Amino acid sequence: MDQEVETLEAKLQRVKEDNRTLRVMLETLSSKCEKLQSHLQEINNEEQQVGTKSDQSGSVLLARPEFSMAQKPSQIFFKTHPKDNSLMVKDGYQWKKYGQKKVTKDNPSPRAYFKCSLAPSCPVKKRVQRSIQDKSILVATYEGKHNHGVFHDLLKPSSSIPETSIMINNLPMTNMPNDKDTVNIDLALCNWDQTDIRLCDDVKQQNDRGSKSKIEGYVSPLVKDPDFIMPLAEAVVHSLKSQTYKQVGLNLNLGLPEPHL
DNA sequence: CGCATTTGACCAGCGC
DNA sequence: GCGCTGGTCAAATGCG
Repeated sequence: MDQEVETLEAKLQRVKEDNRTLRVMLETLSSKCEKLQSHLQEINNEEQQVGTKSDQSGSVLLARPEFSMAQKPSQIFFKTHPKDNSLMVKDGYQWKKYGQKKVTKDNPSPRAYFKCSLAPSCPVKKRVQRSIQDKSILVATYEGKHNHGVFHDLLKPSSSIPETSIMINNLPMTNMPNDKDTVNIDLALCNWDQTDIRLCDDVKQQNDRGSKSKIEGYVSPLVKDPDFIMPLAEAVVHSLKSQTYKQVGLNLNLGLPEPHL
């Protein structure tokens, strides 16, 4: 009996240590975000200086296109089970399917069309199609911005393992990492708006070309947006906590203090 | 019976 | 003008 208590106490101690580690990681994440932000600011300043010089030299300046976050459709990649042939992705919102194309010009896989049905007036639409390179990857293209919140009751996953996982990485589709290398974040924990996630193909393409300015256009508003950063941090913490607690054979119902964000 | 999904038809935009 | 393609509509169908 005493031995069991000691074991449990030892486990509890480890959980507490893990909790502290997570807080440190969160602080590090926050710090890195700030550094990234300041770095982007420096790049921005440099570009502005270059632009000023060009103006002074009298050459014609082509206006750098602004990235309209509200207008540009965003793409999100969902990794699904290879045997799962459905085009449904659980992204936290409720969608009504209103159409499907069997094939499209650039992709032989069927494309499904969805409207957000959480709110009747919500203008958001999404298209879902399988990736050409990897059939287990669903590419969801979102258009518009939700004019309502997300209903968390609808977000509760039926199991502890999410059926679909967002790919938080910027690797080319031909070089997808193994599952163990992929950060799988349960979107149900994230309250962010899908249109705030800009992991588009063109971002990757621009990244390949080494274009800082394009990436900056996407990243800068994100790191300034607490609505993106905070839920992301929450989701990361929850994901890490889940893994940690599984390791020690405890679940999240121990009443341990949540990391203060 | 009500709701969601499927699927063929229809329409608009675009290039030739 | 014609054909192709992407997007949407709406009737039919399936399911709980």
